[in-house]
Amino acid sequence: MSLIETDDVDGAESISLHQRILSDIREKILSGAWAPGHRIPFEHELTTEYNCSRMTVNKALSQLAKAGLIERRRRSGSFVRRPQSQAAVLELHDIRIEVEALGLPYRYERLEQLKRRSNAEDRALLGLSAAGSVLWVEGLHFAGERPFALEQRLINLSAVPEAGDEEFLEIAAGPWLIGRVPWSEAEHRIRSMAADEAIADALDIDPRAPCLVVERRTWSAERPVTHVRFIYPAESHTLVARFTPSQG
Amino acid sequence: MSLIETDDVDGAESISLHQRILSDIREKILSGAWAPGHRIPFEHELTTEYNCSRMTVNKALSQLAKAGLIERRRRSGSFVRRPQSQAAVLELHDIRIEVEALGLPYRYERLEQLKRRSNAEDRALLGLSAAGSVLWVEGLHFAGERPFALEQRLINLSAVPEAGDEEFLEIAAGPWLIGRVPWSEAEHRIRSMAADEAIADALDIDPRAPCLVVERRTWSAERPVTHVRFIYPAESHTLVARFTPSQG
DNA sequence: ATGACGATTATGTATATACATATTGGAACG
DNA sequence: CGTTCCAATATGTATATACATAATCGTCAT
Repeated sequence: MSLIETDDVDGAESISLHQRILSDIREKILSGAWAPGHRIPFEHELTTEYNCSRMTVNKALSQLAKAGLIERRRRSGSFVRRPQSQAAVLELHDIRIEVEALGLPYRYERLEQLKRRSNAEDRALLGLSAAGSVLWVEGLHFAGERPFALEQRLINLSAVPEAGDEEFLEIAAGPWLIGRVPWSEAEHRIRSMAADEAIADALDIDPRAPCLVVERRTWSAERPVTHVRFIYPAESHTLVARFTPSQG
Repeated sequence: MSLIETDDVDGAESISLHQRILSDIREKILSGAWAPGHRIPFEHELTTEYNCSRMTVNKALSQLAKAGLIERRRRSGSFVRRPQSQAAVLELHDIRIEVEALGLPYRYERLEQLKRRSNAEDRALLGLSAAGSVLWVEGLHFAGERPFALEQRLINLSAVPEAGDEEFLEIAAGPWLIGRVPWSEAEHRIRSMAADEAIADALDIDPRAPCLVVERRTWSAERPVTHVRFIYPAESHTLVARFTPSQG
């Protein structure tokens, strides 16, 4: 409300006008009232409809355009776009949080840790061009008494030398790295795999049982930081991704 | 540019000032120069640094805040946030596009189609409360001669009655639905599973071989539209998700 | 008919200004 | 010494205005 005349004295939640315009239009689009291709009112029309300045309307429309809901064309107006990219937001929680959300006690146990000069495979996984030291850590996440996930991690010690002095005995390297290294990019690969002998043994499942594998590579300012592979027994884990076209 | 004095006569790409401020600050954060917790300059300081009005600076900072890179506190200033939500953008392409990207000929073949009154399982999958007609379609996506994915789909005919008149013989229901129904929300579940007899037979793989299962539920304006399950043989498919903290 | 050109129009980006709001820090007071 | 309260301050949101830019439409001459 602030300094504009308060002639909209209705329900009057303290929502900014800008927010109201935004959600009004979004609602019209998502409900299908304004189908793809439909020309939405010109800025100056919305200006009179909402009794506000063009700047306010413009800000809302620009935001909708940036979110991909509408397309703006000079001299022609703004048009509803059809949702095209099948992109979903995938949340990859911290495993501890995930386990505790299930109401089970969480525990981490390190299996193996090794500092070594990077071999060709390490460099391929991390995306490194030159040789250098890496840290290899393998550990198990437990939910109660049952193994929940096996973690195999490679850390680029040229990027995070301090990690070389750590013993990841009871806390996983993930939480340690987050908060210490500002990461700028990550890539995930998700696939299905049959457990081999070693994995089946660690996770206490049958050999050849299906597993969900999530691999993540992380960069910080162009430099590879870590490559981690989480292996979940099929029964224990489902990834959930949700998507709403606009996240304004 | 425009009406401000053009004393920045350097390289002068036609990038708006607002964009420049935005990417400058983003760069400082992502490179680690400004670590999490760091207080970034006040708006009035940036105003003199970039020689522009507070509105311009404010717009850039608000955008960074909305993207989750910084946190703004009244009277205290703006601070670099530590990346916390492990959210990734997952692109789920159209299967045809995916196959053709591999350079293989794409083909779809319908296996089974059935119109029926929804049973309890159907309603659970679709998230329906009341009974009604549903359409069940099962089909196979081929890459060359090999089965690429098995599709099992349930369509809520109360939401999309026209689908009841379609025969999804050679085009999958997915592409047909998109463009016809404006969908407002979708949920994905990704998991690993061992193929049972029927699936192994359809996909021409060994029984008990691991598969990647992607399930998607779609809503249009609060109403469930469809539930689809894609089953990929483990070798044929990896989902890739990429994430950069800011998508300004 | 057709093509060039200028007027018109809608959006894009910036300005200066105004007032609201939340929070902090310190002064005044019990 | 602690508590209350006020002033200062940084951000939040809106205004009116100005000029730039791109695209379209109609006019006019060829």
